[in-house]
Amino acid sequence: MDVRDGKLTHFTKVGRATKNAIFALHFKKVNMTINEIIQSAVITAIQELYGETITPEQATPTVTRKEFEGDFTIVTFPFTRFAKKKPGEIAEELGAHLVKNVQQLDRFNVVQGFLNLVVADSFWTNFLTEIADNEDFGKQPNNGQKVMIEFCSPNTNKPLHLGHVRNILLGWSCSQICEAAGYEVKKVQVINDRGIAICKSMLAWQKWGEGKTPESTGTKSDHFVGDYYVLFEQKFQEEYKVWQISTTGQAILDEKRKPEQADDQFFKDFKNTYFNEYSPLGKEAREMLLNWEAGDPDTMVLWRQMNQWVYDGFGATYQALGVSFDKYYYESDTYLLGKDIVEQGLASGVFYKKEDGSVWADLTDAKLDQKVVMRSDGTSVYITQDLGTAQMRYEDFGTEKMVYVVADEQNYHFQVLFEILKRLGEPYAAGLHHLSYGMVDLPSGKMKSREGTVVDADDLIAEVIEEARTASAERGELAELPKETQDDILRKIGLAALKFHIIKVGPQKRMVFDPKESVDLQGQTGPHIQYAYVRIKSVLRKAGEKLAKGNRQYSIESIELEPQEKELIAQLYRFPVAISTAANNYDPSEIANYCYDLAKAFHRFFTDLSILKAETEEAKLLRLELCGAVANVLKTGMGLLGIEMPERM
RNA sequence: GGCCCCGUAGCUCAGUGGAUAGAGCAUCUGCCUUCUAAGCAGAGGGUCCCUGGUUCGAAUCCAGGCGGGGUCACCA
Repeated sequence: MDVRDGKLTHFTKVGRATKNAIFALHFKKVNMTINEIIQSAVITAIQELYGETITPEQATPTVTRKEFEGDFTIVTFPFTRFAKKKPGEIAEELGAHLVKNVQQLDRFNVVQGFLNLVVADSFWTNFLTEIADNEDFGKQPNNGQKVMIEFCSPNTNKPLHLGHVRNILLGWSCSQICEAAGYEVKKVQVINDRGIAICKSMLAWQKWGEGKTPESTGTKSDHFVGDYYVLFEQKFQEEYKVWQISTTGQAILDEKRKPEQADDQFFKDFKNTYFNEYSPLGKEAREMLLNWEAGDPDTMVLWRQMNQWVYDGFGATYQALGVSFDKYYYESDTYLLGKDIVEQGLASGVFYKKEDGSVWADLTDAKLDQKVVMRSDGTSVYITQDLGTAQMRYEDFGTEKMVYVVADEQNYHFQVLFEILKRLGEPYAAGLHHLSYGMVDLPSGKMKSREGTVVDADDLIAEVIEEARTASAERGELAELPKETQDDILRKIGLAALKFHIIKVGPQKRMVFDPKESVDLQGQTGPHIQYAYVRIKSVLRKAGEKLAKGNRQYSIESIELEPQEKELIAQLYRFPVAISTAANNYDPSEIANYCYDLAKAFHRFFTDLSILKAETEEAKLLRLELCGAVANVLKTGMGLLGIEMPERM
């Protein structure tokens, strides 16, 4: 029997003979979860007891709160309507019926209208033996569907920062989660490698670079390019300041300043206009863009060189973060796409043309606005390109689902994009999803590149690893290991701290990133979870391989579980559900919270009960098997978040 | 102003129709001659933004406010 799909098969194992014939009536399949077994039994029981047919939803068991005895709880208040009895009475009758008819249920108790059901220990131990040696427990088999996930998608004029890190971690863990849920995943990004921004870096390097290179200056190559972008901004600001006090500048000020506007505020607002209409540097940059669009050979050489430096630098950061992509889409290739879609849309009446030649989509009946999809001069806008790339990607991969990991400032854009694709009748339109996430703030406020308050990705990674090094040195646990092994462990710990700190927050929420907290190693953190794994590995090493694997001598039917053991097993049982939920909602924080809960349950178990010196040999074997299963799930679960587990720490 | 997102302990966050709302950090108290104390146990700390509504039952759903953020370009 294959348990990889997360549905368990205890029927066949423990024998489904006499008591539960009712299941055969309602469910043909044998691999139901305990939740489903209880659910169907409740439906049957209510039918038999009160002659009422209830929905599966009304019969859904919830996890019993820990202050009461029991594993699952049925709320009987909704049944009073037809049962004509008090909730407590219904619970008693229902409980008796369920325990009589469901073999996996051992006993029940009633508190108010809450029916608490106790699942037999043998159910849990059976489950444990089924999954103990399955390192892939929780992962589901291929479901034949494909999903494409777009994430990161940087500009090529400056290095990656904290905002990209959140995006990358979300996108990467979503990819891993979808894969675990049975999808074939294609990870892609679209790189904004063209436009005025990269021209600024190019121009600055050409004018003031003196032929320097990343190699000659010993600078990481994407930072090298970013430095010239900053240099351009500096030179431009100097030029602008001089202009502001010039005769021309003052004349413009007098002419255009609104009465309520202060002088410096006016010049701040006027900056873009100055760049486009007055600035000599701006003129040069725009000329460079025109040269690029014309395919001027010298400009192309420079452009390729600058971008290559950036890609080399990005590559190093991706590697440090442990992420990779299946395909890169470059805007220099795609920025002209979408015109054929516009033609199609015009023909089918989804779009209409205004007198000036511009093409529009009227989405007002979908509570969206009118949206231009082609300028009057026939050139594409941002959304035209997205229309084109969506189609291109579908042709490339045939993915039923496409997920865009993009910050929430673009919510409206994606609403419009998806609505248009729907109206165009694209076959993949129903599978489009914008994984929108909140911006990352610092305790000091918003990140602003112009004010130099941006947290650089490479700096951040280096910092968390250094912090792990300091903390480790105090503990001294790693001192005797080879330096290479130590470095590997410290890298895993530091990155776990950083990644978990970001992923544990639900995507939708704007988050405050405190660098001090991101390097915390205690409490609700990545290293806390790694530590549970390390403790297990240490015990298993001491127990020896023979005891750790196979060789289970204990009798499943007779063993009595301690509460800490049962809690751990029940937690393991929820893992497949956590993966499905995370995949369906595109929400990695679901997995992060699951892993933390499991690690917490393990630490409690580890503190309260002795493994190697258990009271009986049977208990020892069961606990070792439990340890192994917890280690597998922690490793798989954290792996879904892109977090590696060390063997020692 | 229209639309969208967020509002839960001092701070960072879980919880989205069920029982007395939970973790971590910070503060305080215990627990290492016993499997790694990056751990465990306990204490204090709450107007779940406000007001109304639906429901046997609301932090959760609905309406209206308040506060914060985003967005409303022939920019990307």
